[in-house]
Amino acid sequence: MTIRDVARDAGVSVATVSRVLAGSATVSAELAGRVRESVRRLGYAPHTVARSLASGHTRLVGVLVPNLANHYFYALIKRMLHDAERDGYRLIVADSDEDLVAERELGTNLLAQTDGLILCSPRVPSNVLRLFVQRDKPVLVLNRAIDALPVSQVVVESYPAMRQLALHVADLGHRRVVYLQGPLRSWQSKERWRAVRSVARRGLEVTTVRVGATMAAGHRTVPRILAAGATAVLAYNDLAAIGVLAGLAERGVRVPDDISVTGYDDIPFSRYVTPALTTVRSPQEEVGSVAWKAMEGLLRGDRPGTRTVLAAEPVLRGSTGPPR
Amino acid sequence: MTIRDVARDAGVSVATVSRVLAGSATVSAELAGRVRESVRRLGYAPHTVARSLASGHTRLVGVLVPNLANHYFYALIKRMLHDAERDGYRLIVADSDEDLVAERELGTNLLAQTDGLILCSPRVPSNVLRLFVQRDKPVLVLNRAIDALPVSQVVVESYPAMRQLALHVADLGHRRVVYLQGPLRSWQSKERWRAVRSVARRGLEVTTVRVGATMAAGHRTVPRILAAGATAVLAYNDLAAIGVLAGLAERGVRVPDDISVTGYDDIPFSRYVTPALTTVRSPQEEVGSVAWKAMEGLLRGDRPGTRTVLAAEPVLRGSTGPPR
DNA sequence: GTGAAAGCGCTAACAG
DNA sequence: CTGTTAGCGCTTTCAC
Repeated sequence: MTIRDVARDAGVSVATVSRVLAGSATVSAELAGRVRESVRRLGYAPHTVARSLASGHTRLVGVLVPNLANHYFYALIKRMLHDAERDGYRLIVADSDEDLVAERELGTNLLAQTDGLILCSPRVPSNVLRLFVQRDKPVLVLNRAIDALPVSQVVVESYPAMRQLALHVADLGHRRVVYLQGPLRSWQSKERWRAVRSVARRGLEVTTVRVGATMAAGHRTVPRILAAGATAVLAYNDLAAIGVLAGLAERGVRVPDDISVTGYDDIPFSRYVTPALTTVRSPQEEVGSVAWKAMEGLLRGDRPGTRTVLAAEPVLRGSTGPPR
Repeated sequence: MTIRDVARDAGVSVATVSRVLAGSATVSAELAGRVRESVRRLGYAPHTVARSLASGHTRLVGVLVPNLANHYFYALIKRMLHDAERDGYRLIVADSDEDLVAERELGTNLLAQTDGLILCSPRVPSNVLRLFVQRDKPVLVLNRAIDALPVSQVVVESYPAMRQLALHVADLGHRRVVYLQGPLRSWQSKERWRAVRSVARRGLEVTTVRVGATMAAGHRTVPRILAAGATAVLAYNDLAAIGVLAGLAERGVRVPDDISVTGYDDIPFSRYVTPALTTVRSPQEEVGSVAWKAMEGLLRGDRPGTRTVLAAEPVLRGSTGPPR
């Protein structure tokens, strides 16, 4: 069942069928009707691959995330998936597992078989990003600010919100705090650390502990937090913070009475842990929707290089309070 | 940059280049070497779409999930993504949002543009599944047992584990319990309910409350749980159970002292909530790996219709205890 | 073992 | 407005 069968059935040429299917206005109402009728009756569906080869585009967009185990990306992906679907695009998701080599390979391959690429919090150096951009297909970078390259970006500004959060903790009266620092290669992670440092200069005594992006990693830091004699823990993300919460509860340390805990991201779980987690709400859905809109624009020929900045804001819940 | 450029550069025909790239043994070592050298020097990469059109397969497999917001699917997707990647396949993930019409449409479209389709816990009636199967491409169904169709399946047997869990609660001494029942269309959900019912006949007085697959939905059921005067709540999944845990904590109801709570799935959060959730460990990673293996077999021509059954098992943690 | 050539199913000039 | 036709880049017979 090809376009020729439809053409024969409707008594027109394949070009006409193609035009009707493409919604071209340059077809008489009568022929268009006949074609549509044949399409319906024969149950014809265009062959995506053939269409792609002839037209030069796949209506496929790649999405590369550094780690699919992180819940943060699901809200993002879910939103982009639906918006893309609405515009007739399909997404191919790949996960680099925080591996720079994999990120580079996957990005290259993905770009080769799609019309565009959305890089979520890419970790690769900017010269690798340049490689992607040079392929002359739409590339969109999420949550990383890049000045050296004319690549479109959607970023959530985490510095102000993280700073506010740290100031809030300082205002509550905390002096000795532990900061659980995330991946060094992540721009977001650097920004959050920069914000905490800026407050450290204003009277907060900060001990830094490196932590991975998992609850287990957060959980493992608890002994060090306790050893540091801190009255508050600021985690660079919610996952780590929730791990800490669990570890503290197991040891009978009360939150926030004995120690305050904060996270970052406001993943859905954060409001359902006990006590509910004070964190920063990062507008994941909005990032997803803005990101797809930007990608869709690029696909239609918009000039690349724009940067959209979204704001995050602290969400104060039960896991923070004044020190004893 | 096409295969012709490589052919010209290496001084061979395009057919030879194609053969070398396909790893065909019927090429002399010398020509093969020259071709590989040219490929390397020119930085040639085959055009995926053209290859697909000529060969008739895309090396793309569709994955349809009922709801990407449900954490249950994360580990599953991540695992399938990596295993598929290793075998040179790419996955196109789509989310039907629990909508039967969308599920049908997405399944049809996905199947049209891929080599095969993996349906995760499909909700559509089996006559729709038959439609998919009739397309004569590999179809794999996860977590739903279908007897009427020769379609390959990978299912986790939830009845025995859920029954054990319910018996455990009964053995602890609970008599009045609330069961939070999930989507009626989900086979897994039906199996779990069947298991609880089977124990109800043995002295458990069960009140059923319908609940959605979210923490918020679980949270909302708390007043009804309290009103029912139950000493234990069995939720059909962890998300709902965690919502309940949060709701109980807010009201100062102690778990498990005042009321016991159980979930199902053992999503990563379950061991990090306080108290840690008693649940059933469903081997999501294993499902993912077995599922991809099955799909890969089907793609290579294995006969469809096999059913792989995996076992789940109760995980007893802090959220259950004897009634007061 | 190697090459020539015929498609795969569709789009998009181009001509009428 | 409609039809003819030449590709899109690759795979795969089919001869040699």
